[in-house]
Amino acid sequence: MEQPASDRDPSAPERNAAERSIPDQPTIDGIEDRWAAAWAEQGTYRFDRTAPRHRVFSIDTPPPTVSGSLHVGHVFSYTHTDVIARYRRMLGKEVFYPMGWDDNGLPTERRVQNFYGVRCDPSLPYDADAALPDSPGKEQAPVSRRTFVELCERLTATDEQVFEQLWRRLGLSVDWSFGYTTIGHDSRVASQRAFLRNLARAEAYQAEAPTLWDVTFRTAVAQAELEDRERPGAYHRLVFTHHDGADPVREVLVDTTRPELLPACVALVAHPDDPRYADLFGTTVRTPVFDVEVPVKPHRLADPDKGTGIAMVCTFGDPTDVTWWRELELDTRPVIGWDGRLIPVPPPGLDSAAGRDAYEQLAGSTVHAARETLVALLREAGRLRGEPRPITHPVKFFERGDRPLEIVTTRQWYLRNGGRDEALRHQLLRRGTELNWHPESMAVRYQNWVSGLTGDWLVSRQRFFGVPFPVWYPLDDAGEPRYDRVIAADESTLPVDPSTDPAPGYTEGQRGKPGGFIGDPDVMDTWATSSLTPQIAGGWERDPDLFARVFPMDLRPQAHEIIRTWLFATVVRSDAEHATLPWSDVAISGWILDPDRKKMSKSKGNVVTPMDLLDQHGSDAVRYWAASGRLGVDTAFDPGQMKIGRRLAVKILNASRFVLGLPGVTSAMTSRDPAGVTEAGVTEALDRALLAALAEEIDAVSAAFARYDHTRGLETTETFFWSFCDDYLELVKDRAYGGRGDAPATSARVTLARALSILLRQFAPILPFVTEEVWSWWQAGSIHRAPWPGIDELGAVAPDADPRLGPEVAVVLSGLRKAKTEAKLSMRSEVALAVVTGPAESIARVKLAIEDLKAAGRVQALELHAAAAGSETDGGLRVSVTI
RNA sequence: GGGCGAUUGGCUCAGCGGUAGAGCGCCUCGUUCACACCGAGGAGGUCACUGGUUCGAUCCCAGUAUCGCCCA
Repeated sequence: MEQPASDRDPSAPERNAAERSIPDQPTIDGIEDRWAAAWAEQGTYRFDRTAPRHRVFSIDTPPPTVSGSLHVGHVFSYTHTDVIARYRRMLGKEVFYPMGWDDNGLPTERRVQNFYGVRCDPSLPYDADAALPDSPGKEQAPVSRRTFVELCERLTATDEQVFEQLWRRLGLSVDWSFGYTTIGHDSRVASQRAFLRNLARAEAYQAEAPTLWDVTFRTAVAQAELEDRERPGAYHRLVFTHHDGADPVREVLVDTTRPELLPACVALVAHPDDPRYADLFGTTVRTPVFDVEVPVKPHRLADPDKGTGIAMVCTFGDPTDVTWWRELELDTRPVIGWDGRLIPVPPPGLDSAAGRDAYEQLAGSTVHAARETLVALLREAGRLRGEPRPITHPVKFFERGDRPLEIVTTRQWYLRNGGRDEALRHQLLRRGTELNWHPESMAVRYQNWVSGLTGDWLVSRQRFFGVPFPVWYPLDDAGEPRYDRVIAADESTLPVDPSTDPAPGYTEGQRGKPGGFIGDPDVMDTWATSSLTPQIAGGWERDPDLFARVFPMDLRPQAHEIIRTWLFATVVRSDAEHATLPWSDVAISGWILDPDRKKMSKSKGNVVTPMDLLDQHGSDAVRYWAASGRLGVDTAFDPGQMKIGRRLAVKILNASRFVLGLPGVTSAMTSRDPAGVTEAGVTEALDRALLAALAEEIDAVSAAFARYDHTRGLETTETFFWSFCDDYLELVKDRAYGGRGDAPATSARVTLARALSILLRQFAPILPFVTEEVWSWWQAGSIHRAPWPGIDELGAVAPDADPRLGPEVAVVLSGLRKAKTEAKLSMRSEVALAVVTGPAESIARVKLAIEDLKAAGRVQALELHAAAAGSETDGGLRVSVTI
C-alpha cells in the first residue's frame, strides 16, 4: 500500500522549502492525464485486502451497459459514488470500489447484430475457422450460437476499453484490478451456482404457464420489464347468442378490442351484481362465426361500465384473462404462437365445420391480418353490430420492444420473490425497511413495487447471449424430454453450457437420442446475473477471504428507475442465499434533465458526449457540477455550473500559490500536529477567530458528508473558502509579508497554512485533480490518502477563540470598500479617516484586529466608538469614511 | 386512477414557524505585487394559488393548479 510518508510516518523528514516546487503560472489544463497516470502507477486507490471488515468500505458499483453509450447522466451519478468513496477513504477506510461491465443480454445482441450484420441461428454447428465478418453485409449472415457469443465478447471487450478510459479521465478512484463483466467466467459461475442453490431450496421452479411474450424477440418477459403505452384501438361489438335448444332466444352484445381472439374465447364474464346478466350466469352462449358454446360467469373484475359490461375471456388477451382463466378454471384454447402468428391448427373445442372453415382463413396470419379477416367474417355473418369505435387505451409492451406483448403458454423458470407468497413478501418488505435509503423518500418506491407484485420472477429467456441454465433433461424412450426430472450440474463443474456440455452421467453421443438427454436451451434474464453483483465482485465461494471482508457491502449506488429491478432483485438473491441485506445503505442518484426539464435523451440530438464535456470544462469542473446535484434529485444539465466549478479550481490553485509562496511558510506549519497550532504561535485575535470559525465549518462539513449530503458539504466548504480568500486573506496579507514583525507574521502564516491544508482536503473528494496538484507542491504522498480533517488539528486555539470576530471585521472591511467603490476609487487608495460605531461588545472585538483593518483598508486613522445601549447604532456595526 | 417529489429574484438552486439567501446573469466601479479563468459595490422576489392552525407561515395542515417521475 502506498503510504504518504508525512501522513502516516511521523518520523519521516518534513519537506523543506527548497523541495517545494510551485509553478509561476499554475494551470488546471491537462492535469487529468498526468494525475490519472500517477494514481495508476502509484496504486493510490488499490484496495488493501488484508484490512479487517470494520476498516473496509465496500461499494456495489452499477455495471454500465457497455453496448449502450455513456452519457452525462452516467458522469453525474458515478461522480456521486466516487465522492463518497474518496470521503470514506480519507476517513481511513479501505475502500473496495470495483467496476463491472454489463455485457450480458439483449442490448449486446442487438448491437452485435447491427455492428457485424449477423444473426444467431442456434441450429448451425460451430465452425472455429469460419471467417468472422468485420462489417455488416447487405443481409444478416446466419452464424452459430457459439460464433455469435464470440462476436459479443469481441465487441464488448473493445467497448469496455473506451469506458475505462473515460472513467479514469473523470477521476473515478476505482481499483481496476477488481473488474468484472456480467458475462465473464466468474459471473457465469456465480450465477449458475446461485441458481442451483435456489433450485435445491425450491426457490427456483419451472412451470408451464401463460407468459408475457415479445413476438419480435421471441422471448418471455418479466413483470419488471413491462411498460404500458397508449395505443389506438377500436371497440368491436360482437353478437353472441343464447340458445334454448336449437333456437337463439337472446342476443348478448360484447365489446372487444381484440376480435381476432374470438376463436380463443372460453367464457363471458360480468360483474356478480350486474342485473343485466344475472340470469345468464351458469348458462352458456354461442360465439359468433365459430359456434362454440362458452359459459357465462360472474367475476368481480368485470367492469360494468366498460363497453356493454360483459367481457369475453380469451386464452390469452391480457393478464386479466389469465386471472379469469385461473380463478374460474376455464378451458384453454390458445391461438397465438411464438412468432405472433395464429397457430396452424384450430384450438381444442372448435369443432364445428363452419368454425373450422373460418379458422382456416386465419391460420398462419399475423394478429393484424387476422383481425381484418375476422371482422370481414363477422360482417358477412351479420354478427358485427355497428361500426368499430376507435379508442385509445394502454397496451403492455416489453420496455425494449416495439410490438405489443402477447400471452403465450410456455414452460419457464421462475424464482420466488414474494409475488405469490405472503410470508416471503413481508420478509422482503422488512428488508426494505432495514435498508438505509439516501434520500429516505426513495424507500416508498421499493415498498410500492414489492406490494404490487402479482407473480414470481420469470428468469428464463429464449435468447443466446446470456448465462445458460445449468440443467439438462432426460429423454424418455420416445425421445420426449422429462422436464420433471431435472438433471442439475455439479457445482464443481461450473460454468457449464448444457448446449455443448453433456449432462452428468451421459456422453455427448446421447444428446437428443431416446434414452439420452437434452440441455435446457434457455438463458437467464440479465437481472438474474446482475442481481448477484455483490457476490460476483466480492468473490463469493471463489475467494472466501475477500468475501468475508467486503460482504454485506456498505453501499449500493444506483438510479431510481431500477429500484424495482436491480435493487429489488439483489435483495431477493441475498435474502435467499445469505439471509441478509446485500448492503446497509443505498444512494439513489437523480436523472439529468435537459434545459426543457425533460429527461436527456439521445433522440434530441445535440447531446454532448462525456469526453467532449471533460475536454471542454475539465474533469474537476464537471465533477463540481455533478456534486452540486443532491442525491435523488433530478438535476438540470448546466454548463454554467461547470464554469463555476472551473473557476473554483483555478481559485484554489492561485490561493494556494499565494499562501505557499509567502516567505517563511514551512511545511512544519502545514502538518496536522495539534502542537503546531499553539497559543504562542497563533497570537493574533483575527487568526484565532478564523480557526474558531474553521472548527465550526469542519463540524458542519463532516456531518454533511457523513449523512451522504455531499452537496451541503461542498457548499459549506466553498462558502468558507471564498470568504477565506476575499476577506481573511486580504486582511492578513500585509502582516503575513512581515509588515508588523515576526511574531504577528508567524501567526498569520501558521493560520493560513493550516486552513489551506484543511480546505484542500475537504475539496479533495469533489475536485481530486486540482487538490492533488496543489498538495504535490508541498506534501509527500497523495491527498487522497491523507486523513479527513478534524478539529483536533486546530490545537488548543480554536476552542478558546471567538468566531464572531471574523464576520464583524468583514463588515468593517466591506464598509471601507463600499466607500471607495462609491467614490470610484481604487481599492488601493488611501483613506484618511474611518469611524466605526456599534455595540460595545462588537467594538471591543474589532479593536483586536484594528491593525489588520488599517493595513487592508489603507486607513490612516481608524476610530472605534461604542454606541450607548438603545441608541440607533446599537443593532450593528456602522462605518463612516472620510477619504 | 393511486403514490412520490417539485413549484422561492431573469437562470440554477439553498433555506426555514418570527417580516427572504447564494451563485450565475445584469448594472456600476477598479490594470491592488495569488488570481482579468480577477476584485469591489449595487439593483432585483407579495417564496404557485385558496383556505386553516398560530401572537406570527415561504416554512405546519387541507384543498386547487402546473410540472416531473413511479405504479395501475
